[in-house]
Parts: sequence; C-alpha cells; structure tokens
Amino acid sequence: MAVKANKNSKPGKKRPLQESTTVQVADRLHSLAIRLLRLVRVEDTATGIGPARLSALSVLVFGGAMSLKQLAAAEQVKPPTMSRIVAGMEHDGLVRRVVLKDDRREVRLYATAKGVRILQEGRARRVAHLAERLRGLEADDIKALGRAAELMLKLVAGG
Amino acid sequence: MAVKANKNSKPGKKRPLQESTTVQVADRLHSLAIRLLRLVRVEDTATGIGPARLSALSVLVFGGAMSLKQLAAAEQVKPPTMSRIVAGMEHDGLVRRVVLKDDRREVRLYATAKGVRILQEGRARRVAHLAERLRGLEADDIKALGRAAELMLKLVAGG
DNA sequence: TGCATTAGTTAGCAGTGCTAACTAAAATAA
DNA sequence: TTATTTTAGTTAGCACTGCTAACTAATGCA
Repeated sequence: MAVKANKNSKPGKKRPLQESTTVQVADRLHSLAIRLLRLVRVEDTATGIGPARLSALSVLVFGGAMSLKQLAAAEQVKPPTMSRIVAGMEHDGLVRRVVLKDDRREVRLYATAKGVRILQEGRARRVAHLAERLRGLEADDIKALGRAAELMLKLVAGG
Repeated sequence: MAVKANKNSKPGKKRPLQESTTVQVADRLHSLAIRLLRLVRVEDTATGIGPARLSALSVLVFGGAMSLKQLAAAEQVKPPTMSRIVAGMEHDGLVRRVVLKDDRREVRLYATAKGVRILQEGRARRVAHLAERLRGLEADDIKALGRAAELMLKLVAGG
C-alpha cells in the first residue's frame, strides 16, 4: 500500500531513488526468496537427511573444512546445537572429525566423499527443479535474471 | 565447473538459450535465496515466536482465513504437525479457531489483531534489514532488481 | 440403519534449537 | 613452575517441530 508516485522517472536521470521504491524491491526480493526455497525444498526428502544436517554439510562442502565453532557461527546456531548436528552427520557417514595436533581442544570437520556426493546430488535436484521453471522464458529474460542474481549475491555476501 | 562457451552471444539474437546457462542462473537464484533468508532471519528472534508458528501465521495473514488442512498443505506439513502449531499459536493469542456451522468437523483459522500486528512488524524488520543492503545501489540497478524479482515471482507463484 | 470417508486430535518417536554446567586443553599470571 | 583464566567442545535437560499410527467426531451414502 502507499505505492505510486514513481512512474514518472525518465531514463538516464540518475537521481537518488525514492525510499519507498527501495523498500518495495526489498519486499519483493524477500517474498521471492521465501517462495523459491519453499518450491525447491520438496527435493530434500530424497536425500534422507534432515534440514540442519543438510545445511551444515553444504557449508562444509562449499566452504571447506573448519572447526565446530566456525561451523556453528556460519549456521547461526550455538555450539551445543552444532555438536549434536555433527554427531548425527558423523553417524550418517557425512563428515569426519580430526583433532588438531597444534591445539588438541579443536576438531577439524571434513566432509566425506559420501557427504560431498549426497549434497551435490541434492543440490542438483533443487537447481534442476528451479531450472524447469525458467524453461519457458526468453533468453533475454534469463540473462536479466542472471545479472540481477549476480548483483544481489554480491550484496548479501559482503558483511 | 564446466562453465564458459557462452560469452559469444550477440544482443538481439533471440535464439534458444543454451541449457547450461539456464541451470547456471537457477543455481545463482538458489544460492541467492538461501543467503538472503539467512541474512534477514536474525530479525525473527525479536518476535518471540518460533519459525513454524511465524511461517504459518504469515500464510494466514496474507492468504486469509482457512481450514487446518489447507494451512497444513500450504506449509507442506502433515495435519498432526499443523494441529500442534495451531495450538501453540492459539496459546500465544495469534489465531482464533471457529468451528464451521455447515460442517462441524472443520475449523476455520483466523489471525487475530495481535497476530497481524506481530507478523507485520516482524516482516517490516526483515524487509528494512534487506533494504539497508540495497541502499548503496544506483536507481537503475534497483529497478532492474525489482523487475527481475517481479518476473521470478510470477514463475514461482504459478503451479 | 450401517458403513465408509473426512477433519482434526492424541500419543509417541526423532531431530533441532536453547541455556547451564561440565571436561579438557591452552594461555596467562604469580 | 604452579595457579588461574580462557577457550573448544560436550552433556543434560528443556521447548519446539517434523513424522506415523491410531483415535474421535461428523458427514455422506448404500
């Protein structure tokens, strides 16, 4: 609500964007992210792995080996929670724990070959499901989407 | 991996897009959605409501009153799970149950005024957090993002 | 009337989040 | 060196969220 007063922007004007528009775009991006993940989530049951384990595994596969503390921080959970998630992943054969020689308090967590394979397959199913939705679009639209996603990725990646 | 062979596309060519590009764009959109929601999720603690209740409440607020079965389907959970989530929301004063006169097996679920207020405030915090990230962009980039989000929203909304 | 179907709940399990309290190792101070 | 503090991770116990199986209550139909 309270949208409008924004149609009369000439191309090449380069003036500061109205506040309401920025919030509107943020709102659309937010809605999109929710619906998009809800759409692809159905593919996760095929992995046979719970959501917390799958998400933590994804951080290990794409971010490389790290300590339990670092993994907990990346997943926005507390160490006791991650301790149990890692125990479950280890039980499932998805990760390997290695105690550091330098500091024997710390454990280094590595994704196993099985963990990498299961994660990649699951992710491929999610992406394929999403790509199916893009199939009907014209090349220019797909490229515009790709550029927009690239732009947003830089924003959400940085601090 | 196995990207490339895609730089030589002339503008205005209108030929069918290479398969690899579509999958690449799907992959970027997928990554973006994950990171974007991870970013704004931190705002949810301020609501004092758990994720399942907040998500179900959002469906009721934006989708209107509906039965428990419908709400369970919308949230991709089974009826027993939704039964307990609704019990929690009712306990928190977020929803009201009304037994239908036509069919006394069915309950109609309504968001209360408190439920609507809490959800809108929480969503506003999420969107504001995201809008903060957009602040540095130029007007043209923001508009391009808005158009891309609009385009994708139509795709993920349709069956 | 009687049987099948449908909406929702209850019970009991597994998984995931927290805080508080603990162990073990390392770092620092005395 | 020895004592204290700090740090990494675990354990215990709680709440919330997911499931299936089994139940109640209401509806629909033969």
